[in-house]
Amino acid sequence: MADDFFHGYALNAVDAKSRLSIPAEFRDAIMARSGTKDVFIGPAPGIDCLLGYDKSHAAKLQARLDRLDHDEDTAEGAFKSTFLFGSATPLKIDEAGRIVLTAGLRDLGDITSHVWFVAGGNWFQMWNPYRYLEQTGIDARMFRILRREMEAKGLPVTEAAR
Amino acid sequence: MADDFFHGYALNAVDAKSRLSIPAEFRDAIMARSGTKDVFIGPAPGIDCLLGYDKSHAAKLQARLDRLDHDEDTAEGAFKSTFLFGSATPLKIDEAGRIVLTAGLRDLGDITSHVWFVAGGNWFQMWNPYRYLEQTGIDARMFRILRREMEAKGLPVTEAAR
DNA sequence: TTGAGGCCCATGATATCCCATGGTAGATAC
DNA sequence: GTATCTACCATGGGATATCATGGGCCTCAA
Repeated sequence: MADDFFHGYALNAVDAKSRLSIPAEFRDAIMARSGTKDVFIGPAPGIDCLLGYDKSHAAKLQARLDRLDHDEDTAEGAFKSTFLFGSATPLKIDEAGRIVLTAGLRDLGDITSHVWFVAGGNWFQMWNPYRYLEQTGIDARMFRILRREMEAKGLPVTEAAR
Repeated sequence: MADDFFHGYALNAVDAKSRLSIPAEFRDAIMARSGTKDVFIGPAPGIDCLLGYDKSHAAKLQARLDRLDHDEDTAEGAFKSTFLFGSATPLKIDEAGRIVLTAGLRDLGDITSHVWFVAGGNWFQMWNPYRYLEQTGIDARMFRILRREMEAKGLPVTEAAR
């Protein structure tokens, strides 16, 4: 902890109001990295999950878009912008450490009752745990860890990938 | 929130008096970016929707047009300028967070009963939702989000692009 | 007088805030 | 080493504020 990177994992529940606890370690990292309690959640290009990051990483994405700004009056450039800004959402972490997922984010990430958080250094992924178990190319140890977490929370593990 | 960009999306209704709520998050962004409650709405060059922006972005458009000034004595350049500025309209957001669309803007954007707002960072688009569904070059995930919004508001979705 | 636009208020739905609770891990004492 | 304490964390529920939207009235112009 306290080294300004996202580390670790967690399996947290989404309640009836779409509220979701951000893992405490991730919250600490967000504060340390950005000085804010804001978290950005958006699509993960080419991967079937959501991507979470703090303001400092968002600024990098935005800078990349500003370089495309001269294209903004082409339809293609505009749609790129609307996808990034339209589907990514800045959310504020409340006093209890939770965010409220929008319906659009739940749809984007195929989020149902639980979210599987996996750290990636400068960002973290948010998965529907069952989608994660369907992925190939993931270290078998991560599968075992997730399956243990799922069992601990009473989530049926439908005998997925070994 | 609170990062001075337009983020997210919304599907809002136009009432019998042509009144339209600007999404609360967009209003906040307009205030944060420009310090005013004015919103500029005009044509989106090359795209079949309206473009909304605040005063600070209007200044950028003006500067970009100034750079094209040497074209002003060609018919093409002059028409482009008059189109961009002649048909763009500054509107004031009222206490309830609404604007009143002019007949010209409704015509320009083919706006009927609902407006689909999509953020693009420094600006946002305003679509007739059915026109949006007809566009190509939009990420399929945005289609899904809009279609869910339309269903939630009881708008018939005429089995458009998957 | 009639119609359009501006202003104010009403309302239902939704999101936001605040406090409560049980569980867990780490610390402390024995 | 084991039992107890304590602090924090994830989660739930109820109260409250905000939002999108509809409707009425007043004014001004034709």
